[in-house]
Amino acid sequence: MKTAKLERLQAAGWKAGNAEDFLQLSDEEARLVALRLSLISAVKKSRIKRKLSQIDLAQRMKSSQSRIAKIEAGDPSVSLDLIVRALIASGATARDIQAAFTSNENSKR
Amino acid sequence: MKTAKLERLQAAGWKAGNAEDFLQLSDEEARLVALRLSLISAVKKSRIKRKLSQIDLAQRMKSSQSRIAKIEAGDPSVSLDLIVRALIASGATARDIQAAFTSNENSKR
DNA sequence: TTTAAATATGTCAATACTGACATATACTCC
DNA sequence: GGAGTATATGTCAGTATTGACATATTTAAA
Repeated sequence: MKTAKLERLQAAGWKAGNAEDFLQLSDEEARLVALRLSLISAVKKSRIKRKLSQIDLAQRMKSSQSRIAKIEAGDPSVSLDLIVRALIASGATARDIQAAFTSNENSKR
Repeated sequence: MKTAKLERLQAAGWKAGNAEDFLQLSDEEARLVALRLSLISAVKKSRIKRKLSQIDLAQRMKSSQSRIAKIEAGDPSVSLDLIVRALIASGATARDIQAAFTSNENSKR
């Protein structure tokens, strides 16, 4: 996938703006990446807020601790599906999810 | 959730079986399915609004007409990632995406 | 009805994602 | 320091999702 490269760069500390310019991401790609970042952030926030360990969350959604770590690290091997499932399983409310979908850079335009 | 919606889901192969099976979905699963439905509906709405054929949209996102048809039919082989990419590629604004959430049963809770 | 465009359905080889596991590193406490 | 707990990283075989293709069905306009 094309966003894989960007996500690796971001994991290495790149900021979205820099990477976007450098890789000349299309607006669509940039929006998708921004959305992913927003959801990832929401997952971690929701998990911590409910005092769940990564193991706790993994058990809730029948995944594994390492997967949860990869979700939160923005690992490119993680799908949007898994991120959203984690968000739901973490106890995030519909309002939380909606906020994650609509906040941040993704809401430009 | 309404019966018509259930039937559409079943027709699309979501759960081999009857409505009871579907209704036994965990709350998390149900929320994920509801979210998918909202986004799918938004994709079609956005595509039509912008007068794009499925082929047009497919070309925009470098997918295929059959994939777009499967997205809009709620085919279980379609990932959330692809749905969201279609939504973005169709020209949906962040406001449109938000609308997909604010309306619909998904926003309960 | 006939024709053409749009949409739907089925299949499949290639690729992407998965949980599980091992293991490493980080963070609290004492 | 050490012991215990949480998080991070790497790997991989099994499974899910992909675009492409063929083809069927629906829709719309003459």
